[in-house]
Amino acid sequence: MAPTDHRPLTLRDVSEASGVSEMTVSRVLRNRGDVSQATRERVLEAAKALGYVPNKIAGALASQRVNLVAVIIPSLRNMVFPEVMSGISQELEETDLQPVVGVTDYLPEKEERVLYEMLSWRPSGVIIAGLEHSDASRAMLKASGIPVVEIMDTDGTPVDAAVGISHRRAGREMARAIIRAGYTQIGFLGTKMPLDHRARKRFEGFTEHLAKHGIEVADQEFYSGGSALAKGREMTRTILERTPELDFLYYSNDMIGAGGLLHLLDLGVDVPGQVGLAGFNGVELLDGLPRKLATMDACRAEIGRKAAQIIAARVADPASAAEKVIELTPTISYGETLKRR
Amino acid sequence: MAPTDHRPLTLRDVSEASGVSEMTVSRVLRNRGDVSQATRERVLEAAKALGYVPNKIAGALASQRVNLVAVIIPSLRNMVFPEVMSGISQELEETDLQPVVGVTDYLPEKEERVLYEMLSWRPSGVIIAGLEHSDASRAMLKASGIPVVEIMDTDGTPVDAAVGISHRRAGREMARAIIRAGYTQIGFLGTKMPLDHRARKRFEGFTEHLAKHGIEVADQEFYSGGSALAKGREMTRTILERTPELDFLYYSNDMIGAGGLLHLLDLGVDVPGQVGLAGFNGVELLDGLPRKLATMDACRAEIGRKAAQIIAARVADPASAAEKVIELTPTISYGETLKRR
DNA sequence: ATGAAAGCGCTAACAT
DNA sequence: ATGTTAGCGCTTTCAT
Repeated sequence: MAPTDHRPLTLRDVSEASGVSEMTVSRVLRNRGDVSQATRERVLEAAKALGYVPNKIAGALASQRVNLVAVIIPSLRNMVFPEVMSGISQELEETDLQPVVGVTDYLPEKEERVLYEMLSWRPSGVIIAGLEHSDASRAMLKASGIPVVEIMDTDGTPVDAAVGISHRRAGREMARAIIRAGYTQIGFLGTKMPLDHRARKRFEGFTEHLAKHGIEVADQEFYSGGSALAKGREMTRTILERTPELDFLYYSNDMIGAGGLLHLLDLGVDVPGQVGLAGFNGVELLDGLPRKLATMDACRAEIGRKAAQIIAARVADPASAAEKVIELTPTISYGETLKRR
Repeated sequence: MAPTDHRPLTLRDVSEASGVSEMTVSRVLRNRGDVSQATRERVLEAAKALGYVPNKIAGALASQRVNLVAVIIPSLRNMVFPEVMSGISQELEETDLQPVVGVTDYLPEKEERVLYEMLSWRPSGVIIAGLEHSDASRAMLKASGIPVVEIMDTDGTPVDAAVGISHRRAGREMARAIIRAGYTQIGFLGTKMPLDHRARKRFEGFTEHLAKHGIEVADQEFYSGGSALAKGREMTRTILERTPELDFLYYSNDMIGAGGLLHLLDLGVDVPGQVGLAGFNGVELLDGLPRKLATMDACRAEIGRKAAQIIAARVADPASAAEKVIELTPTISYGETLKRR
């Protein structure tokens, strides 16, 4: 086998193979402009026979258009984000836009790097999680001149547009449901993530509403790393040993809540009679648990879809002014771990 | 506010603002070649003040290098793939390469489209799940002239290189462990996915080894869609109602296995005495379950890391010939649902 | 319906 | 250490 040097094929190769100008080949390949049926066929045949794959880099530079939408999220391991992603993909499939994912690991500096990197490919739009960004990131987003949708959260001021839920309100509403159900000794269990602003806001809304009723969070417990389910068990044991009088546990996510639930059931604790539980997110997993955990849906797929719609509309018509902030309403689900009344 | 037309900034703008040639600005921004400290500072200042973000499209076209690695996977919702992804990212962080994800939804035609789309950006390498691809996809991969690593599976012939485990062997080994433990009435529960070749191969290896001992799978049950945990419960109930004499259930993934486990525990069945259980994957979730499910680790992060290493090595030195197939050895974990002996 | 020319914003290669 | 020139592979625009 001769060491065939693999120079990638160009339009010129197809042009020569089909005996048509590069320009015409280009037109055929993009379905643009009038080309006779005969020519079209010859070109397509030649392209296929050669195995030609167009060079989008050159195309993008010449046309000044890139059909990419940058999607910047903190993590892929939290099921929330894959679900947002599928809402986005689903919606963009109707257009010629394509999502490209960047992951920040909840680190502002990494967010900045990823954003810079993605903007340097001149995407047609940006969808980015959260409203909290470094000054530099915000400046880049503003200067980019492309549509930007900040997702997941509406408690704050977006650079351009935002789609999400109010996490403060979500926290408040859960507090309201808990108080209404008659619980008074309330514990909070969450992640050790100072940079998870949405969890923080939920906690703030939560304590704020409790305070209105003269109630304070009686104890708290935080974790980081490891299996969320196992950690949920562990934290629940710890907090109840320390503060046995707790009659309600509010978890910052469903996975640790599920762990707590399994632990309490193992112990034979009466849930929700003796201790009530609630999580956050509405993960699909909960359906298979021995008892359905109370939770609040974060409208993930819907957020993805709406965000993608906004980008698509603005790409199609840059003048089209949409609402700046779309606040979705999460629905509380009582499950079987939060008394109703 | 005047409708300031946002022409994106170019090197030229930075050049003018700093009073240095475009070429020197380019050198500063890429840390290439010798530039005096004074000039460097002036340029960086100007670039920052303007908010200049380089245009990688132009850069890539000129330099004929793109620092992207295409990663093509079936889904993001199966935790397996985010874990592979993090192995890849982790490894590529040491280099200047960047992963870009494409999702195929287990559809060969979509894989073909995604691959075409990604190759048209002329990435430096491709990491793609599985060894089964359409002829067209395989042709594109071969013609691309860039390093290609097929991951997850080693039962077959790769286009270029492969890193994974042998799913046939994984199936065989689980069958061996089950038989050795003395189970004889064996049921199989899996996904209704004719296109999930790895699940199919595990099943084939499994039945093949059982056959050697004169055992046949006594019953099977398949599902699609919905919460895997809930489906696992449901399928387990169904299969045991239909075939009560089963004494072992082999699940094609851990989530449905976990559902089955929860169901059996609810029923008060003696696990693993009366019925043994095993899944596949080694998901982190299992740690929080009331009883640890037997499973087999798929070496996900390791696969991602190895694949990324191969790409990085070949990008650094295209001549570097590595092993073509790297087969990792999954370790069986007996947990508490498979008798040991 | 087809082609020719110019140039998108950078960088390689070669000056100086 | 810095500048100049010539493209990279396409598409836009303007002929024909």
